[in-house]
Amino acid sequence: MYHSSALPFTLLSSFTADLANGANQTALTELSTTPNSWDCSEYGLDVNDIDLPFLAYLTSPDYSSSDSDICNLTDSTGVSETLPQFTDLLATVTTHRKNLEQQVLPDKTSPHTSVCEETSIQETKSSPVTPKHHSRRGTKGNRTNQSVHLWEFVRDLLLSPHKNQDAVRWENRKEGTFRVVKSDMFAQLWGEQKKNKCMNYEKLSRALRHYYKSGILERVDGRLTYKFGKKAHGWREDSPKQLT
DNA sequence: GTAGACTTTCCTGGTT
DNA sequence: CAACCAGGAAAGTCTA
Repeated sequence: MYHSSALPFTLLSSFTADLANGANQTALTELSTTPNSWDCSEYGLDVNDIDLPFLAYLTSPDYSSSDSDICNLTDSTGVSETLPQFTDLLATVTTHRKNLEQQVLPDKTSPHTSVCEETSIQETKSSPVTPKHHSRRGTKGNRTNQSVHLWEFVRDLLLSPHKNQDAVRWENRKEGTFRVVKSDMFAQLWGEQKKNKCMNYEKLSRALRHYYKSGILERVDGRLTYKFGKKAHGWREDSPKQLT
């Protein structure tokens, strides 16, 4: 019922801490039997809190751990500009869930096969009509698990050490500089996020470099070192919701 | 249907 | 020599 990877970071950090201390466990258990009826103030959350629908959903019988993609909605940039009402967001979640069922369920019925796996590679190699790069492109699949942007993924890794596995760490938190400590691990974590077994640091770093142009990241001296740019948000210590 | 954003993948050349 | 950096190019998916 309580699937840690499905939770938005802001809730994840606070609730996992509480759960680790044994706090709120009873309350969460009770919540699971009375979906969406709990008192948000008990957790210090506002009724318009962006995370509420997700927690309500996650604590409802409708939720299954395989729906972890649902958390991606909270990671969209600019989502906090105007917070919709709880019911509206809940409707959004419901709609998103239906979309997930339509888009993801077919994949659930058959084993996941990566285009990087040998069989696919061999097939594409042997096919004369295969378009250029077909064997290595088009791996994004459905977007349900893609809504998390790379920079947001990196940010959340930095902000949640328990998921980090020491792959990246802050170099200077105030300046927003961070360093990739274990490039292989870093790429592996991103690959797991994207369900892409072919991810490596070369590709990951290329994706990061794309952010220079958009201002999400800034160039800094030093190998394996990056810096959040003006367009990146939610990484500062003084951003209470990790969103601005 | 289309454009733009985002990401992946490959490549070449340079640097550490 | 390996690992990393920089950036062009192309292509796929998703969203508006």
